[in-house]
Amino acid sequence: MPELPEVETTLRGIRPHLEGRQIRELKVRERRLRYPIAEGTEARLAGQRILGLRRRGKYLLLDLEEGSLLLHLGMSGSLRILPLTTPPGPHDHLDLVMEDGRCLRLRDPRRFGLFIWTAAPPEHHALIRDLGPEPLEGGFDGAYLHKRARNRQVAVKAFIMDAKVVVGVGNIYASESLFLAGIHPNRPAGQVSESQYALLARSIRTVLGESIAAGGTSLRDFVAEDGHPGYFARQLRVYGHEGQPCPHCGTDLRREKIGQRSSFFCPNCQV
DNA sequence: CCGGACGCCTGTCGGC
DNA sequence: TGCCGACAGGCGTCCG
Repeated sequence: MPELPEVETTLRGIRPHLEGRQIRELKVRERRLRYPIAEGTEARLAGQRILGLRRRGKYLLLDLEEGSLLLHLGMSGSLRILPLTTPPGPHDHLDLVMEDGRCLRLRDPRRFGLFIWTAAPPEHHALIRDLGPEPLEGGFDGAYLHKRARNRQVAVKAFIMDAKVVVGVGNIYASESLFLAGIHPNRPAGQVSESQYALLARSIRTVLGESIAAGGTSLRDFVAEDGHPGYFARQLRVYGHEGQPCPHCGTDLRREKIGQRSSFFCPNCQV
């Protein structure tokens, strides 16, 4: 489900309810996420204050007085702020209960998400350590992408979805940004010019920024912290639009599998 | 190192 | 109506 804009939307929604506040307890109903929630996590969290919340790629990082929490929403996860009295529904796997009686509730039907407490700074964690640059911050531009793509044969779409190259670009926004940049998703990454990568880097920032402004994309599961959906789905230019006319030239949009993932593009505009 | 395939899960949808 | 396969927003791991 969530790519960078959905995680950013979630972060902005939950932050005011959690930052600076004290955790009363962690209630786990289902430990079996992508990695099982470690025994003893409850004891680690009880009574701790949440000092700050951050996003790194598609990960949410909660800095505590001792250690940090590392959360990922996988394909189908969402986080909501609810009164503890709200009965949990199916797949509501855990509640982080705050002193004010409200809780951060994780719902994740497919259980590809994760919830890990780590003693060390989270950027030292193996899942975070090797991540590439943030696309909305400095250090991400055409020169960087061009350099990383040298001698790479992999399709440019798979290349920009590689979190070691750049974080946060998932299957929706990869198709969308390649369309904006006029680059065919199947082009070998090493055969894209630096000026085209400059355009692609700009397109990635444009698309992610637009989606954050719309509160993310809700195709099925995604809801923000208060339960409302994101509205970027109606602004998608190609994703899910197989057989519909290209917004630029009118040619029928195509869908093709690239690296086992559906990819949407205009066979006329994208070369 | 690189590229590609697979598996982890549940839910939904379309075709027959 | 029921069944079955395909597919879904991610990503770590394994194999050649």
